[in-house]
Amino acid sequence: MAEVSIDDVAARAGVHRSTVSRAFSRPEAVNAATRKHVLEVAESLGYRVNPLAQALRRRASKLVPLIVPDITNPFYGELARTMAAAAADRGYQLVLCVTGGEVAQTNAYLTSLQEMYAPFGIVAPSTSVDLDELQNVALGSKVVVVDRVEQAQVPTVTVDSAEGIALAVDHLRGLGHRRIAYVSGISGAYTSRDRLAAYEGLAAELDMPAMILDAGTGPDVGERAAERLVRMTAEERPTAVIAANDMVAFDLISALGVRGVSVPSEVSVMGFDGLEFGARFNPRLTTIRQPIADMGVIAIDLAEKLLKDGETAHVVLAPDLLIRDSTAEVPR
Amino acid sequence: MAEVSIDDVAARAGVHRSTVSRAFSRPEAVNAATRKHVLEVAESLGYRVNPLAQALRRRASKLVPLIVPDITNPFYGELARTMAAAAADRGYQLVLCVTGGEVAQTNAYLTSLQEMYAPFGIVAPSTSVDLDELQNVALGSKVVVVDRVEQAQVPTVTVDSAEGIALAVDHLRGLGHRRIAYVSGISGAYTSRDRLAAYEGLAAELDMPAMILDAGTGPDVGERAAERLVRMTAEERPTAVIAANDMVAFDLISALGVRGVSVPSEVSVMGFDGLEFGARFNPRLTTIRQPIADMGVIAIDLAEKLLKDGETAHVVLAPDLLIRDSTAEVPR
DNA sequence: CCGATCTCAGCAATCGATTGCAGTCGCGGC
DNA sequence: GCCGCGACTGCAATCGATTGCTGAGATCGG
Repeated sequence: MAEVSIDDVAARAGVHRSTVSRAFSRPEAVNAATRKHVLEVAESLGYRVNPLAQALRRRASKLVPLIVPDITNPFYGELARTMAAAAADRGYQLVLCVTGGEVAQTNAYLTSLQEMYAPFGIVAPSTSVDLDELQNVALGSKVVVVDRVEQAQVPTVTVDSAEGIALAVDHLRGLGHRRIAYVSGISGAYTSRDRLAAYEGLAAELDMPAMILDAGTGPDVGERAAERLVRMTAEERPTAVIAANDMVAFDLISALGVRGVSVPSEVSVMGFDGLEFGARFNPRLTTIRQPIADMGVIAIDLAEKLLKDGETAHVVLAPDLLIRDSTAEVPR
Repeated sequence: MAEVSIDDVAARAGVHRSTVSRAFSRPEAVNAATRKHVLEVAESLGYRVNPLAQALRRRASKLVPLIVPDITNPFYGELARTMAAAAADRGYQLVLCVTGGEVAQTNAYLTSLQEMYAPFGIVAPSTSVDLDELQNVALGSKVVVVDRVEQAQVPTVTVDSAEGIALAVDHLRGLGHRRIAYVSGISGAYTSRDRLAAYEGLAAELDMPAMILDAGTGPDVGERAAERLVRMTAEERPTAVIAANDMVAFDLISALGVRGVSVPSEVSVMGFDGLEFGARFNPRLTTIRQPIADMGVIAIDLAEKLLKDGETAHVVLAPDLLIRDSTAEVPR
């Protein structure tokens, strides 16, 4: 188990260590036969290049921070999983950074990882991350942002909110719903805002009343929205609710349950995210699915493109409709 | 933004770089006045020691792998969060490694991080991790295991299954339940097994029939258990079910819902884990809470103790009962 | 006043790689 | 036969720290 270094390989193969180095990192710069020999010797000794030494010299490591506000939220969990896989595919090692939504934490992580020569970072911003501020931070210019909507000087990958909301409204109207409310809130406030705008736009367009049950933030959006809903008279009460994201939908359904309102028989509820967990909720959640897996690999791609060409692209993905059991025909 | 190195500080402070180094890492070895001066200069230049260079020289970095089978599962999410915080407190940086339950992945991550001179690792084993095999892997001896029950040559931190199950059964019996079934399964198979044993033991002791609805693994335990339950006659059907963990409970409740069985009015269901998400489920889940936050800091403590004294402790924590809405008095 | 002891800071080797520069060797052209 | 050129490879500096060893002063006792 003694660690074998490049010099060991060099000695054993009868070449200089620079040749060993080149055999690994610049194959074309070394004679094919020599290279083969070196590689064999390395293999037989169980040599592997030391990532720290390499990073120190090259001033570029393989560590990539993924910055999320809350890993407990399955949305970020799924994001982390696909991201980790995509990163590993390209030889990177994901470093998880949980900020708890604090921008100071985000900055701290970013600088800390820059000190480890991280080539770039991925950030899934919480409410308060100010992108402009991001620019001033170490590594700030080499960052790709996921699930954030505003155009910025950094690459982004998001899902088309308008399309998603349209899908949701279509689905509900197809079931006969005409009074369709909306609940905003919690994580991903920027996305929430964007989705809210889409909802309002669509409502106007379809000449449908826009009912915002709650647009606050914090952990009890569901509670407040449910409370508000049960207080309404039968005529004004919506027959369906679209939640800004799946977590809010879960929250809402739970809070409605506490108040004796059952979903979907009395109210239909839709989410937005397409979390796998939705299939295990009670009732199984109808939702707009974001292609989270794609977001992972695309984010890494964007980052590499940014490094190579300095190109700052904004990718917008299309969501799709996932019909499960939390929506039903309008009761009458 | 030019990176400032130890030599810059040395030059500016008029001392040798070794003095600067000592000012940071061995305060007692340098004159107080000199040290103060050096630190001030360092501060004014914005100097921070380069973690890579330090790790390379010391052969010990601050990177700590946390190995989990599935970060999508909120249990591991919560674990990761507390672990990240505990690690950060002590100057470590958590590296998230998601294995998908494959032992080869676990080993790959462990060796990969050992190459980065990780001082130790934390593993939350999935079903198939074989601890003995762990021993043969790089870093294998410097690992602490979380949420795993068997005694081993590595430190562990777990929760007392027997006590948890006893709490659950007590609670249910207090509500009048006499036919209390159990569903095993999914993640943390070792824990599941342990909890199952506790259930069986307690059933025997209380002279209560032991009904195992399902003891399989895989993603559809809930489905199978629900199916089995609805097929039972009214006399044999349990009035309450204890699930091996919260995720199974969610799954089960959802599957029961699909089959028209409502919780808790027809059957009470309890979980085991105490996930925060349980408070947002429908109905809000009654469960046995594990002190996950404690597990995080204890795991890090154990790891440090292992490094210093070679001491291999096994910590067993006490769970507690968290009553919410998924359990009710036995219907009659 | 001298030597022993102690404290502190400098020197230089080292961790494990990368890379610009220079040198070697074979070969073809004139 | 000499020179230039191309293809390799070796040399040594470098990335940014740590640390054993050495030596310079200061302190102290006799």
